[in-house]
Amino acid sequence: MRIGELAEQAGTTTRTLRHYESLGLLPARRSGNGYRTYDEDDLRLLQQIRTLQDFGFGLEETRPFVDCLRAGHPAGDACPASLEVYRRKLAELDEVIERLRRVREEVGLQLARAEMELAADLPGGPPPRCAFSPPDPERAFSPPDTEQETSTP
Amino acid sequence: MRIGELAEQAGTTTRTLRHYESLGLLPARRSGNGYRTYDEDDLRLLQQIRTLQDFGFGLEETRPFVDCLRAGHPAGDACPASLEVYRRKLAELDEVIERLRRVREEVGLQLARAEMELAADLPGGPPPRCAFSPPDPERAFSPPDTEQETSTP
DNA sequence: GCTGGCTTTGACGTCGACGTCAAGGTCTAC
DNA sequence: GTAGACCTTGACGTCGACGTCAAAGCCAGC
Repeated sequence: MRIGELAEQAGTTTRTLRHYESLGLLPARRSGNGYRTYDEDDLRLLQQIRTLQDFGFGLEETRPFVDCLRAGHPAGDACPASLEVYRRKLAELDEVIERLRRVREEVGLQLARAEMELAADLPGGPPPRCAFSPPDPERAFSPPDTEQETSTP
Repeated sequence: MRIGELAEQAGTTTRTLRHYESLGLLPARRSGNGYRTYDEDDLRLLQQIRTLQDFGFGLEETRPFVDCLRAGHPAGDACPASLEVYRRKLAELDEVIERLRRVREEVGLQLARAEMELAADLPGGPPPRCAFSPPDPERAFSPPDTEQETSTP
């Protein structure tokens, strides 16, 4: 099977396959005319890579899985090195998710507060009495001026 | 206040401030010698940008907030455009978090399965009888060969 | 006047996973 | 024998938010 067919079968592009090969991730045999040649094993390697990519794994993180398959194991995660990647990724995911959860909460709070302050300012007075300190005029921004400083005159 | 001092006050770098200026996000006045000059308002603008950055906002997404402050409002989110950005970011966060949650679950399942299969293979037979189809020898990978294809002979 | 610390602009580098274009070789079908 | 569909390598572009380096200007203190 040539590069175009493999790309199509895996739902990717030839450029991607050449990129993988340049990283040594998916080396190809060559037929007489110099064309890259792949077989079903390569398709499985590629599918392993793509699956992990969909999970957000970096290409380097897929390497242990690919090596594992190439070593003759029936699955890419049948090797300890792959399991380690799984575990690190899980920890990473937990961290990221927790961070995003906190950000989401904070942004939600900010939105709610800003919406209420806006609603209180627009109609001509705060209709639903809330425990907000109204915008302090002292802290208001001065509009941009054209003042030309001449350093220390 | 010059660029170095502002950077220090905001806990960032001069390069960052010049970058913001190149985007028109934080323009600076100039003193007689050509040095950039900032005031307390600029510091607040910068703090607004940095806060949103910490939340994962892109620089372009901070622009409505900065414009809002520069328009004289007491807060960067006192304008409808800023609220829109909040809302879009919230929706985006929800999507991302949900996607990551699903990935986390899937990776966790894969890890558990792979760990059990590995444990079942190593000690010399599956000790705790589980409902797994054992690795199929037929689907095992053939080790890399050095076969030289000569295309279609 | 000179050293050292600030500043200026300009421009290229980084990271990741490719996209895109160019110039050319190979093969099949008509 | 030639169009068209495939393939090759090489190299630059993309996106974002800066980092890093170079060459030079400005200023305070000694």
